[in-house]
Amino acid sequence: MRAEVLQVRAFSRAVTRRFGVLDEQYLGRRRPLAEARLLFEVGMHATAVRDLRARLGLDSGFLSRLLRSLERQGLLVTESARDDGRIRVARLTRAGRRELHHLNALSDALARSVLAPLSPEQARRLVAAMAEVERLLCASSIAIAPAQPGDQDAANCRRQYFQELGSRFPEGFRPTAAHTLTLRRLEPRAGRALVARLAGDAVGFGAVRRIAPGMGEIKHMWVAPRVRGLGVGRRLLAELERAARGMRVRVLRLDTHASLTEALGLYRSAGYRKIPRYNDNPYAQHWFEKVLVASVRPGRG
Amino acid sequence: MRAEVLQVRAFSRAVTRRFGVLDEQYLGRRRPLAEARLLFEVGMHATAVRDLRARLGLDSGFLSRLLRSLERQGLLVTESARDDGRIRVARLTRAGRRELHHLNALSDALARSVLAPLSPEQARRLVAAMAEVERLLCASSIAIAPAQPGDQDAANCRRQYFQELGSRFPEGFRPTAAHTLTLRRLEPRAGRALVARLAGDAVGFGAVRRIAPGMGEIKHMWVAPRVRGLGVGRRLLAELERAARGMRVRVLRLDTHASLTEALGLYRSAGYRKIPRYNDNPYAQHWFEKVLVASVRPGRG
DNA sequence: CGCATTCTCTGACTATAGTCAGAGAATCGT
DNA sequence: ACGATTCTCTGACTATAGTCAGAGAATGCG
Repeated sequence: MRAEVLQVRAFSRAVTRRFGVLDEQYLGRRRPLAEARLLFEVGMHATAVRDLRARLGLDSGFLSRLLRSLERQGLLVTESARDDGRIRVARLTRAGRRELHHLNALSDALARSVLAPLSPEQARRLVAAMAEVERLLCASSIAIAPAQPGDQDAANCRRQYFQELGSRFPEGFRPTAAHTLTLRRLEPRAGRALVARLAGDAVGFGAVRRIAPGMGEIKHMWVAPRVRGLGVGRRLLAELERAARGMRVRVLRLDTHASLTEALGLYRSAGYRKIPRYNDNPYAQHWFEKVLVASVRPGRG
Repeated sequence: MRAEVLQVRAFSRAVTRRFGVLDEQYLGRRRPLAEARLLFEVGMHATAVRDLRARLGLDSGFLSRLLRSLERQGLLVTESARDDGRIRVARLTRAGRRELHHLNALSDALARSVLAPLSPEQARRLVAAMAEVERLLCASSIAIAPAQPGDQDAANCRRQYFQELGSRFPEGFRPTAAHTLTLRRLEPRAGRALVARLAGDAVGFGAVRRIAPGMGEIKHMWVAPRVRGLGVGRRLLAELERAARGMRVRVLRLDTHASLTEALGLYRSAGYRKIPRYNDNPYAQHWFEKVLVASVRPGRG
């Protein structure tokens, strides 16, 4: 563990030094770095100011000033959104798009300057290692937390989940009230809903509810396609089990459709055993159960 | 190439975001980041202010102010160097060392927070990929440039080279004037000396000199132990060949000792062929030659 | 309708990270 | 010995990156 921690630190130092310095040299030469980043973030299509604020994590006053500055330079314009007059939308002008292209070219040059001194074989290996680091840092940035009641993102995850069921079940899918959980129905002590977030975006969802004394049920496990294969499902499931234990649940059940092969694999490898049908869900072909035991390993996230 | 460049850019964005934000959250909470970095850089033993300036790349006025600030906080003291009264040396006080330990602990926590959400297998792979990226970024940061006449670092490289020969040759080594190049002897048009630098430190050296019309000789190729295996020797050699071509040299020769196995391997794989003894160097057992042809690939360094 | 909330903006302020010119002390080179 | 150079420091200045409070317009909700 110690050696791993030291490697992470050495990596962080090496990379932020190299790229931080280059960023300033390449991108920040002509204008403040914050303005350059904002140009990147607005990008080619109109973007709401509130989204910019969320994505860049900036103070609203500061962002507003940056927008005014770019506006004065003729690089972008802002206008009110059609459907909501409070929201302002920023859009690059022709000159702004040209400037963005220029920044992109600089950014490419920066990347090339990193690859250039290397042999083709070294460059290939560097790129592969970078992809791996990026993928795993993404996995590590995903935080799992309880869904707040009335959480729009959580509701949105459920919607995407249902849509996906509809497209994957050969027979189609139409959610029935009986098998659909609302967050409200879980409150206050009937269950728990968790949301996985990546940089503010909800990228995973899962819920557990009590269905009998000492017995719980996992519902609506879903992971956004773009973060599949990063272990988010496994982490969500582990956290739901932790929550279930906290609710004095000893046995967890769940049902699933035969076409959801990744889910079937996850449940099996997480220790769930097939049991006979225990409910009347018309879309389920498999039913699982796991007896929870006191966990040795503490929760991780 | 395009895909590789995009991967490098995506990586840079992901990593600087993740670690930049964390750095500020963890290390910069109690004091300006520049001060924290300075504490790290001074470290456990006394360090000359000029070295701090070089390593951190700071303006002398700014650094001086940072030092005064840390001095006021009782974290370090500065005093004049014994052998040179102009040079000031900074050293952490007891309180400064405590603070450094604290910063180290925070830095460790930061690293752990990256690893914590991952499965053991994912963590293992992340650390391995980080090590690879760090290694190759280090390789890519090494710049090869002509040695300025009177360059202390270049002279120092030659000294280390001789020391290493002394420790590796079974018969020992004592440089003879006849086979030792000084930079001055290469000036102005008799040859060229190149230095490889990593963040200001000289980590490699090599020279080429004209020994007959159309004929050159590679001398004093040396790569610092800490950057071996990164392809620096190969790059140095390629650049020396480029320089030789620029000097209208068509045939390059070199001699080497039987115990320098890496060098022998490098010369062979770079297209050098064994030839009979062409000089009276008492320490040489192998002589090589390469006929230079117009290079298809442009220089890369 | 009217009150609470959301969203953006402005003004006033602060902290951080420098840059630049020049002074003063020490040392180097000849 | 002495002029050039090196090294550090101070004072004065600027740019960047914010923070915070509050105003004003638009919308949501009962």
